[in-house]
Amino acid sequence: MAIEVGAVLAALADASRRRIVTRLAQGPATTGQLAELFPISRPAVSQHLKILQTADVVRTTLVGRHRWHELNPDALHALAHWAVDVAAPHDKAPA
Amino acid sequence: MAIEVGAVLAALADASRRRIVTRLAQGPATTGQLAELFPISRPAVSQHLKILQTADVVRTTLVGRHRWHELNPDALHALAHWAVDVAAPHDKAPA
DNA sequence: CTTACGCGTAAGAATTTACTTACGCAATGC
DNA sequence: GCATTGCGTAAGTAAATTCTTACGCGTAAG
Repeated sequence: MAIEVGAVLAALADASRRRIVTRLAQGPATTGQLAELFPISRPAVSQHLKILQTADVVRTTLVGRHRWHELNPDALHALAHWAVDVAAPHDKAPA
Repeated sequence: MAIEVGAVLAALADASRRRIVTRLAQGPATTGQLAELFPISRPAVSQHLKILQTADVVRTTLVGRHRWHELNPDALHALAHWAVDVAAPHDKAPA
């Protein structure tokens, strides 16, 4: 399944999700670890992670009763590529 | 004033605004011209343009009673740069 | 087996968003 | 001058977003 740039943009439009993403850029973390870092509840983090997963920005693996979340750099590269394409008049790149 | 990546992301998170931006990637247009292209009213386009202007994604110049809108590629480059920075663990780039 | 932990989901409230129609104002044209 | 064009703003609304607390389920530990 190709990455949907629209979904990636929507996922990253929220400041809380951006904080999660920038944290995950430094390495995987569990839901609880993320929740401790920010001033929002754990369910809120869980809901944000669902959106990030749907956009394929974050990927999650279950290990025992923990869920390890890690960044998918491809989503960010796809976003960067899209932005560069739109900025240049080399006509390609729809949304 | 530096470009706020958060504002750029929020501006581009909406599909209608992305259509406006991709249209402007091919050259300037007036508010009315944009409104004719999409299935939304002219005031809606005007409101979207205001958000794009605030994010510095679009710049507008008044010529007589027309307003010519044009893309600011710097905003898209800033977005691309941010995305690449987050994707890579070269630790920099907050949001 | 029973308790504690980690986490997602459900339900609901408070905002925010993306539209609409109605209106008003400045620039052009006659 | 007066009418028309191009456009922004105001006000209202329906739907989506972002939280919260309460709850339930599976895993691990005692």
